[in-house]
Amino acid sequence: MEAGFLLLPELTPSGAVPGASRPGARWRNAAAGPTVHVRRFAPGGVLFGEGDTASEVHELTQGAATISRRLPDGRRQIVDIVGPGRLFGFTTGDRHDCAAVALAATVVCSLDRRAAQRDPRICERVARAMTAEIDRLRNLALLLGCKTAIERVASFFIDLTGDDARSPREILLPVSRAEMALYLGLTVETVCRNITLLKRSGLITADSRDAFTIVDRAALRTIAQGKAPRAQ
Amino acid sequence: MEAGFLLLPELTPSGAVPGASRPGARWRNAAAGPTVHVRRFAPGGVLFGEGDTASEVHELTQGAATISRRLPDGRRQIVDIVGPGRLFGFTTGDRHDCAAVALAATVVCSLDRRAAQRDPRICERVARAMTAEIDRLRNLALLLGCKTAIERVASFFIDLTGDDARSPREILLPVSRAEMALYLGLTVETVCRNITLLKRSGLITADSRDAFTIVDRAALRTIAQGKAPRAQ
DNA sequence: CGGTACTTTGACCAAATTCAATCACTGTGG
DNA sequence: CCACAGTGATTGAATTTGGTCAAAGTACCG
Repeated sequence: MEAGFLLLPELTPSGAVPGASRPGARWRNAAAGPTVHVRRFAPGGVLFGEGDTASEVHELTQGAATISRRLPDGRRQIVDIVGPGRLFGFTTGDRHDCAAVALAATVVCSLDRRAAQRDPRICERVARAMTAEIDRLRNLALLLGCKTAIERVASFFIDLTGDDARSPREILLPVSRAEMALYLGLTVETVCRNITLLKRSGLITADSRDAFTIVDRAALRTIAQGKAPRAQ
Repeated sequence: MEAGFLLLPELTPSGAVPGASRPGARWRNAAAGPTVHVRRFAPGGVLFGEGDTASEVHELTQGAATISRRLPDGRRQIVDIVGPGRLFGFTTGDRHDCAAVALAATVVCSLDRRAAQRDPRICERVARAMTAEIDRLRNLALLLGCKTAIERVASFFIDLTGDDARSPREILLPVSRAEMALYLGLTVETVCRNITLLKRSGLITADSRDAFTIVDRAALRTIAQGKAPRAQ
């Protein structure tokens, strides 16, 4: 499958896409015709920065990236963690108000906004991606505005795996503790302490630094939803 | 001007709309044809609740409303405060994941989603409203994740008036202290204390309980953006 | 091995919450 | 017209959660 087809809605319902193309390759979209631009990024690579011109819609096809916004004095909030199959790069004006940074080796497909607007199927997919983003951001606001530290950390684990009956028990964190802290509105130390608490209470086990197993999903969810007694 | 026309993009570029129509009136949109439903709400009235079916796009034409999300144990986060001219009610599925509650006497125009999707001008306006909402939510996440109490309160005043050179100096708060707290992720007491601090340092003056005048906008902005020394 | 970066833990501190009391404004009934 | 109840706002004191600073500990990579 060609990476250039990714922005077509019917080809990426769930997002998992193997293989990739040359850096900077351009592909003709067979059905709709718009030209797609493919780029690769190393970990830490900047997909776009705050203030960059925003003329494209992006799809992340491999890897992961953080979307973050900064205060003038350097404080930063990660507002989204983007995985494969996700559309991103929405902004009001023609400039990005957020920075997107690769967490791992990452492949991004980009399509000119105007071209995207001419294809109704892409338009519809973009609209769905935007409502999903609004939903995620509202959940983040709820987490940042209401939840305690342990609830935030538990939420992170639950959100990362999904919370279906057959969600995987194994988690591989795509981010460092520092980035987790930046997303959860906490400090690295507080994140650490609360991961330790979850381990000590037997809800999760640590298989390695970044790999965990969920032992008691129900209890974890109870904490994440804020129904449990609070503790640091 | 008929309220039923409001969902047409060219008639509400900036949003201020005088006059209104009978409760429950239905109007035929002359240009596009979709049927618009107009409703009125008293202060505290529920425009929609969490879990309600979401089949319409709404425009608030008069008054104001809060959009909030709840945790199972009752904790609540206001994720948006909607004023005249604003579109709202976006959601991923066919159910609202937020509640919308009127802050004052409020008039809402609603249009069926499917009908809206058929009109490209409405589609475009909805798309712009969604990116604007994403932008606001990212700013809220930055506020909730990074800012101190005084910075949050200062941000609230700045955001409410806009921050142009000729923004009004007078503010009439559309919300109680409790709702301000719910939006800013603080308690009522902390909001009070910090309003008092701003008054005492001469950045604002209180004309009445809900009416303030901005005396030193530059200093207020400096605090709001997080460039100033911190204090409770 | 050795060094570097990330993680974890501990002790202490500070900002914000909690709990409690008082104040101010509004509307009601005498 | 005034007393009073009720609601929301404000202030104060004590407490607590999470942050800050500092010191190990651990994994990773040359």
